[in-house]
Amino acid sequence: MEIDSISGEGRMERKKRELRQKIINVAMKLFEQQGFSNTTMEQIAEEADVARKTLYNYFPVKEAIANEYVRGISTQMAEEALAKLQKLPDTRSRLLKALNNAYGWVELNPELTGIVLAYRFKTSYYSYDKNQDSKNEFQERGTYRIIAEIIRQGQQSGEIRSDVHFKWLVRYVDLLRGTIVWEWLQDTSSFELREEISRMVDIVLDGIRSDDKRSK
Amino acid sequence: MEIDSISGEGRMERKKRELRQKIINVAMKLFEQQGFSNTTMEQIAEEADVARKTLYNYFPVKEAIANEYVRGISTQMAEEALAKLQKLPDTRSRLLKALNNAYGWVELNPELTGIVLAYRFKTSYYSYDKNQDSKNEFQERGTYRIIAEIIRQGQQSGEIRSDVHFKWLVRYVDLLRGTIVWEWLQDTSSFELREEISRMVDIVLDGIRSDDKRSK
DNA sequence: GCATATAATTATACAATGTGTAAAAAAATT
DNA sequence: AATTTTTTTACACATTGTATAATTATATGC
Repeated sequence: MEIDSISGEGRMERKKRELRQKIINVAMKLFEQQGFSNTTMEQIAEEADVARKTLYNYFPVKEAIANEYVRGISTQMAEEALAKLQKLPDTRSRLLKALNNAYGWVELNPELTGIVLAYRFKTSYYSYDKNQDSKNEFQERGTYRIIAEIIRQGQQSGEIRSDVHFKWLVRYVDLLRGTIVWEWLQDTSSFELREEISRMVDIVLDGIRSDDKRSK
Repeated sequence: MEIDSISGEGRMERKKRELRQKIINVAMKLFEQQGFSNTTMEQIAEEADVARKTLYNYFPVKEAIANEYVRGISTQMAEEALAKLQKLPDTRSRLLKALNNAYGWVELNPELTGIVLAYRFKTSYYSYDKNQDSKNEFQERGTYRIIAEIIRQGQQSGEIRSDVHFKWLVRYVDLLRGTIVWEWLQDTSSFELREEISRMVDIVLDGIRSDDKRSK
């Protein structure tokens, strides 16, 4: 079955990948033109020239299309960012840099960000329906990947405590980041995004206890 | 309009409240008998003897019914718990006690817990559709209310840092708690719920930095 | 009490979602 | 070239959620 696993990929696999990409492109074009909620799966199928059912074979819900598109961008940005992060001196600066990095895009694409954030929470929280994504969603991609790398590095260097599995630490940071971004999207004038993120990083690093009450 | 705002409430308001409750009761009964996803809004409307549209006037989606039911229980438990918490000596013990408190119920009702958790994230994260709940959802009810009380108290006593708005602190704790519970629901054998919660409380209180690297 | 305004419920219709089934088409395997 | 496997498709279906306008129930002013 998996003959051309590395070199080529077989006509079938290639066609599937191409169609998948075509769907994403078509859908994103429609979303841009008419807005996300005004675009139906029917339209997307029509425009991509496949049966509606086929579209559903590729993406079980509309949000999944947007998600995959954003994930692509995010993964790409992550790779570029990772290299630069090595030069920074400590975990705090790396975290701040990494988290702040993505906001330019977020600010330009608030609606899409909202949709994708919502979808990710939904699938990661509501996977009584187990599609293959649900578990991998929070896996090592995009911002999650960067955070994971930073935490891992922090644990190796002894900067971050090692008595908690890094999986949890990463999840926490990613989740809190998501919450802040979302809150900000709701009302962009209510607070300064970067400021709040910075405060969050402080909390995660140092905890919420008053300094003067700290043991030692 | 609001004549009987305190004593009675007017026939109309009373009837609405009664019908609302009836719907919840009927729905919960059906959920128990046939499972959540096997129960349709049609059935619920039928059984409650109202038009489907009326049902939708009360609850825009099925999950909202389960949510309101759980919120009732949760609010009730919260009130009982709050009194006892005062006796505990510090924030850590109060947080642990409060968070651990609800798990008996969670363990007995994993499916419902999952549905409600998912719904809350969805509505709090995906409120491009603004129903009245979306903003109040995370307001002072249930576990959220307890956490808020504990944090508030901690800030007053100087135990918790006051340079961050308590709204965020509460949200963080509540969110992290939700995540852990969810993860645990996915595979109840993968870790000890109370242990992980305890670790999370430690992190929130003291941060993720290694003790030996801590300033001061 | 009666008339009138207000609000809730209803029947009806509709667009859209998401799924199941079985047949057709395409690709891979022998 | 014949086969097996996979994918796409057409079709049908139950369900969701919303919009509209008619009907009914409740509240309010007289």
